[in-house]
Amino acid sequence: MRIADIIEQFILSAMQEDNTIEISRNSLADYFGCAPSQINYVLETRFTLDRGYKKESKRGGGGFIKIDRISADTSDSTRLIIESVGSELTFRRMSQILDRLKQDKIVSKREVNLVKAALSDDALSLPILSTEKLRANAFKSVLIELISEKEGK
Amino acid sequence: MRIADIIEQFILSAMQEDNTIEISRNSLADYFGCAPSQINYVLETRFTLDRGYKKESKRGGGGFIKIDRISADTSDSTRLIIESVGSELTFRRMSQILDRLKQDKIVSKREVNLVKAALSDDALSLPILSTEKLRANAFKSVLIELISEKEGK
DNA sequence: CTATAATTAGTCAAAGAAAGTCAAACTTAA
DNA sequence: TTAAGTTTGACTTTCTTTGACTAATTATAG
Repeated sequence: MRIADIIEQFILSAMQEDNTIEISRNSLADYFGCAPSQINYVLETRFTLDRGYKKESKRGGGGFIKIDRISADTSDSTRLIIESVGSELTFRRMSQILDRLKQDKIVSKREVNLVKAALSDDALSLPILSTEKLRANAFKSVLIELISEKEGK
Repeated sequence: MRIADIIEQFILSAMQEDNTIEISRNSLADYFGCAPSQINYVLETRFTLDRGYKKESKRGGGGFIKIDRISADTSDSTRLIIESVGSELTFRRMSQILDRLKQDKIVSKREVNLVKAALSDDALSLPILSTEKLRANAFKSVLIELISEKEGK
């Protein structure tokens, strides 16, 4: 049996209760007698966005890795939409999905506008060389939207 | 638990009343049994302009460190933030800015979480070849966040 | 008054404590 | 017999803690 699968199972059962877990990468690697980077491998291949996991981490003293997930038994429309998005998404199609979520009162008008601002063609314009540049661009788009909202367009 | 975080919490709760506090660096370091420069570290990393804090200090007998919280509540201050963002932005810094906007009631907690989800490192993970792929990834992150919100995380 | 001592806070670099990256080596399944 | 998936370890980056040294301000002795 692969160590990667064993670690995956361990994490899964540990977060079964409340869909969240905070681990220490080194301790976990130590516990399973593997390289610390093995933990990263498990996280990258098993606990992905596509599978409904959110990750967060911090280095240095008191560092950690935190994993959150949407509960496995959630079977509402939003979950279906994730699957339907696939690997590519035009702004037009995203807008349609957002508008529907708005109609269903799952998000507010303001929230729709913020997400549209963050993920517009302009905000995500490529080619961009780094994640930080991309984020700076997209975030400014969000801030401008906030000003617009406030000033009533 | 990090001593830096403990000191941060201490200061935060002490200045909760009227958004200001005056401390003695040495007394505080003494109280927490740490190096005085640890106080500077907390100030430099936690009480930054991005987070809405202004600092002032004086050395010598009767010296002090004064911290003031300044609120961002006009469109103008949002414009200033846009300028300060520059051409690159880490997730950590964006989170600080968003947390501040939240404190000043410019955005809701939900809106903060949606934008963080849309522009997280995972969401914008490069190398990605097209805007559509990028958007698909980022939007899934938003949808997962929506489900989490619904589940009352 | 002035020089010196005492009393603060500031700076910076080194050491320590985590997690992240990446490519080479190894395994396994098709 | 490859191609994809897995494992490992050397190296990097980030965050925290500490302490020696510096700078500014006030208090005091002469």
